[in-house]
Amino acid sequence: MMHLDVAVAVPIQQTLTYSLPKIECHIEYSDENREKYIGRRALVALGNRMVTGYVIDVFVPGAEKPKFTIRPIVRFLDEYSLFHHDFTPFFKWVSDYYQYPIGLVIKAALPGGLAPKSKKTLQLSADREQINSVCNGVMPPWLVSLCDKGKLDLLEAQTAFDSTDRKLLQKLFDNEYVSQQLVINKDTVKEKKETCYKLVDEKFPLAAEDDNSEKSVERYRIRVSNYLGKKIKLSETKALCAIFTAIKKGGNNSAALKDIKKIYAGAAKPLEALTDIGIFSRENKRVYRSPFGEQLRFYPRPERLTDEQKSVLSELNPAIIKKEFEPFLLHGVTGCGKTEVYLQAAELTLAEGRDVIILVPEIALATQLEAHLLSRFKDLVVLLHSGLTSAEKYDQYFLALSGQAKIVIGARSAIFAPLKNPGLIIVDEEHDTSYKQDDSFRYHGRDLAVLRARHHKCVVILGSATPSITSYENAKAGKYTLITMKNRVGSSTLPVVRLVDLSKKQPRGKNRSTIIQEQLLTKLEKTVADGKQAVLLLNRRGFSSALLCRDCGNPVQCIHCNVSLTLHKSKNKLICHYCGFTTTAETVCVHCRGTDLAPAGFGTERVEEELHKLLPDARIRRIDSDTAADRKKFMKILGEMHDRTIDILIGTQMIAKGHHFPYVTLVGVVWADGGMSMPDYKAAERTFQLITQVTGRAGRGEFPGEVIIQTLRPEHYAIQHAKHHKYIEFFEHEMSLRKHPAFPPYVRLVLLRVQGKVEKTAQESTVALARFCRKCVKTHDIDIEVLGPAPSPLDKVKDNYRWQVLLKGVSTNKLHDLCVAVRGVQKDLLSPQCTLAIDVDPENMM
DNA sequence: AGCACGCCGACT
DNA sequence: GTCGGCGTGCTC
Repeated sequence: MMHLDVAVAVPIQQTLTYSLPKIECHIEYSDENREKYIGRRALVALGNRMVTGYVIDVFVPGAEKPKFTIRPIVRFLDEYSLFHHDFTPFFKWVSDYYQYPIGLVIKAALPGGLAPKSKKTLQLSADREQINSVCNGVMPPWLVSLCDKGKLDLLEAQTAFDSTDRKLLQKLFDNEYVSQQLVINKDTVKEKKETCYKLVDEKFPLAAEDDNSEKSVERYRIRVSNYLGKKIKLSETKALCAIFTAIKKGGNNSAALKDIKKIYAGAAKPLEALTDIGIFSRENKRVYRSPFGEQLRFYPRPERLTDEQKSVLSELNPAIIKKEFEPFLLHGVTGCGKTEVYLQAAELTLAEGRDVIILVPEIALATQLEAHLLSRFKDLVVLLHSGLTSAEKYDQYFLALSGQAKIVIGARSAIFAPLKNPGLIIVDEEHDTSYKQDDSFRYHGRDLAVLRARHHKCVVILGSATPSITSYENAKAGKYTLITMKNRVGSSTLPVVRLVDLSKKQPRGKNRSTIIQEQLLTKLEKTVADGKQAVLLLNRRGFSSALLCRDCGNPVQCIHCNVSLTLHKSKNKLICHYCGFTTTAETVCVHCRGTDLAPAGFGTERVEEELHKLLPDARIRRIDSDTAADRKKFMKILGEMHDRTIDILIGTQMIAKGHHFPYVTLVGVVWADGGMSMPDYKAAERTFQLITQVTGRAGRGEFPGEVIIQTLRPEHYAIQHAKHHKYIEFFEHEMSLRKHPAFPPYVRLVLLRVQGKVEKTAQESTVALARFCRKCVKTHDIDIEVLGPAPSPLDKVKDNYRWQVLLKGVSTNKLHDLCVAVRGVQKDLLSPQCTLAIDVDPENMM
């Protein structure tokens, strides 16, 4: 007898117990069986529907009778585990820490499209006449659709039902004209198989090398005919030539029919005939769809390492060999050659028989790190990130699961990569905010990397030129081993940084632009004239950040969110950057019906337009999440940048991350303090990081770089320290500010956010929530500070009113316990129309 | 989440 | 009275 502990893919906290399906119920418990079953997906009954569950434990039921009837699993959805059995403690910990249902944690960890569930469907079993007799000839739209297609998704139809619809459906049920069924949808991704032919007759004469002339083919035909003792057809000869060409190209003594057909389209039939007489064997081979479409650049192994790289590796290598948990913080200036350190550490890890996970920020994936890894490790590398199709993700996941791949590089979610035995986890640009997922399952990829490293007893390297304040503090406190790299590789030095004070009016007449000050403009002109390249950063997309009514002064707002709409001039649209709401730019003020609307503030699109006017001959391109949504386009622009067919690249922060353009000598920051007005304790940290990162893009080749930073607050410590490349000074200053009022790393934060369609209930629920938290803290004398209730800085998004309570505490455990308590009474505190999101270690407080 | 159960108002 | 509105609570 065996019972299974199943985490179902629905938002419930507990795991549920199921028994084996009837056909397998005789299977007895053994440790081997336990490991075999853990990690498999199962279709399970839940109430009166079916959902996907994940087996996370297997046990022999105790003598005590359970309080509920245990139902059997409907069926297993896989023959093998989708994650290793010793991975479950990790999932449990993550679920508990982030207060997120374990079934949904596992669902998020697996590639998408693998969580089928039942759907209620209506099935037609009568003809039109019978239906008409019931509804008296008047068919509502859903019934028309049901009659046309024979079946209908009930849940979809029901949303538009009124009482007459319900009565009609009941009547149809009663007459047995329509029946209800549970239909289980299938996985949306499947293994891809390809027909391949393999040469089995080893003595078979091979086709002539690279000679497809008629004469040669005819000679070969005679050779084969002699060998077989019978005359073969011309088509067979051609097919043979094609398959040998294909085999030569692909290697491995076999070739895919698809590839053979590319050479000779009529190959299928003759190959069948040749297979029948035993020359070839046919197999249905699994193929892995590859996301490495574009040919990436090849990076050869450098001939020698710098002294700094050598000394860093001499610290890392013993740790990798020791196979113990050891976290490192690698603080290295931009361009210091971290990549080579990563590669050689990975190499050693592989040599030690262990696997490697490398996390990179979401948008920086198209960088050289990917190309470097492929150059060095070829098909041992798989890629996992959101830009892949679901089929590609699925195949990459299975390459890692099967052990064929040893290195996974990917964004945040790659921390769940199913590698059996990681010996090294690298988090590149560890400070990057994209490591924190900002909706539903709010986990931090970097934090999980450290946790997973502990789980596998392995080395974790957090690398950055601008470590997060928290990580640096951890290093200082001795939790991480700090490694510093101070010098750039080769002759390049850190660029000179100049500040331009935007608050000072430039001399009149001389000024050609309000956005690009004269100093920056002349430098741009010179850079382009010299045949070098420039990068311009502005962390705001669109044309203007708002459209103001000249009559009443009000901005045009999103109808779903309490934010100004951004003008996108190229599309002639006003777009909400929070919900995507789009409307035409030819609109009127909702307050006074005024039509005189003026753009205020500026974004990358406006900079682009202005530059086109100022430098009409320069080749200017813009890159931001509008243009980079398409990965191909993004890659194309990066390629053009490398080929130097672009003079000036304008972009949001995504251009600041990880790219290496040797001909970029000028970097301009259009408005450096733009992010600092936000009510967010991390605003200064982000500004410092952004400026430092973008500064690092300049002068990476043999030419010295220069940076111009336009700012309204040139004296601000974040900008001053970034200007002088002083990380440690910035760190000290920032730490002193975070002490009072306390912010991380002095305390940990948990943000409780209540959302609801009705403003009043959202507010009242939050008030009740805060009251409960205060009461808890007081009666149990817990050292937690409760801030709020307060409306969120963005108090309305997607028609949801948002209120929040912020918890501050030194002890993770106590914060966690309070969260558990909150969740326990959530139903009593919140109005049912409101939802509560618990954000542990929030990165974004908006 | 999604579904059933159960308790109150406005209709035959 | 009852039909159907939605609040409440459970799912092995």
